[in-house]
Amino acid sequence: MIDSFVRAAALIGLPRSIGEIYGCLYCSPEPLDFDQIEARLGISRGSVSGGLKTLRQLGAVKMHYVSGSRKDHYLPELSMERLVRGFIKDQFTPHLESSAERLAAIEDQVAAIGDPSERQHASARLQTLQTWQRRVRKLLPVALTVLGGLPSLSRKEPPADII
Amino acid sequence: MIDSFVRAAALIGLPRSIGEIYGCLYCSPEPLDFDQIEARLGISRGSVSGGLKTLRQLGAVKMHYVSGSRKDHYLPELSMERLVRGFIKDQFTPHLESSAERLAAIEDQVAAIGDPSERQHASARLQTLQTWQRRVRKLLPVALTVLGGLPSLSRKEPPADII
DNA sequence: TAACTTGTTCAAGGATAAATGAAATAAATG
DNA sequence: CATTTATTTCATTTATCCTTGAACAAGTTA
Repeated sequence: MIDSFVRAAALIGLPRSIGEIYGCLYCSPEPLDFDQIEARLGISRGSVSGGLKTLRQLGAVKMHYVSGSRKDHYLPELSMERLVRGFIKDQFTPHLESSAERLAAIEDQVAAIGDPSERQHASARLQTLQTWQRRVRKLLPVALTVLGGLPSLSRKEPPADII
Repeated sequence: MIDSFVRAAALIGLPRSIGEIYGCLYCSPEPLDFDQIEARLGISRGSVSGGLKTLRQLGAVKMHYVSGSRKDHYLPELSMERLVRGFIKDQFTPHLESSAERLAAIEDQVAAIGDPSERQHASARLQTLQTWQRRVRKLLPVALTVLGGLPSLSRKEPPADII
């Protein structure tokens, strides 16, 4: 089962250790502390520390106070909506923003091209890129809705089993 | 501009050279051959060969016959829908399928757990995973529609201001 | 058939990212 | 405050993936 999370992590560009740690918490019936994670996975303290830091930042784990223990205990976030939202906010939006800046810079460069037909071609390609970016932006809220398991706003289709 | 494609490639887990090659073709007003790509980017023949192979497989470049030349010439695929479709088919669907197999295997293992409460917990977590997988499956056609720029089936605009 | 063109394959080298573990830091306890 | 405990930092090692370029195969020309 942990392997599933390691693969999922790899798919979205996160290191193996992060998939392992989240998977470990996901499988456990109880909150785990630092040392338990280290021991169960057999990975280094450094990896656990860094992995938990990233997972906290993503909102993929929650800290859980356990009375009688000084250690921090962790629970996995089980809401896919919150997981996806955290990932988009932390790993995706920054790319989109820097991409927008870059396209704006390119726009200026294109305007400065001397040869008219060359400029025209570059302009057309740039416009295509801008369209693509607009579509990606449009996709984010839709993806959040679908992955969050929320009812779609457009419920055109009737249930399939009506006769 | 090519840099944009290098970053986009990295974002979806493809090597730098592939982003460069596609970007090079995307920027060029004319189809380019093998040697032109190698010369303009200053990368090795091996990288160009492998990169073009992957891009062909993804459907991200099209071969274009140029009379009077023995060389293969390439044009970039400019339809985002086809680009996305190729990517999903080649890089995404395989993961989804193997994931489904893995979950099925886990289902058997969970059924074999002796302790009842432990089994119950594992079963609940497995179900959550299965729900997540179902949602990802559901997302694919939606993503294709949005990224492809096709008119949505729904009359209502989804809220564009999330995130 | 020899020489040349075009493109692919693959072993070796290189670059990059992740894991490690010891030392430093921070926090709680007696 | 000294001491024990908990966590982070960071230089180093390790692992992985990418790139390179020479050798190779297939097709073409003279």
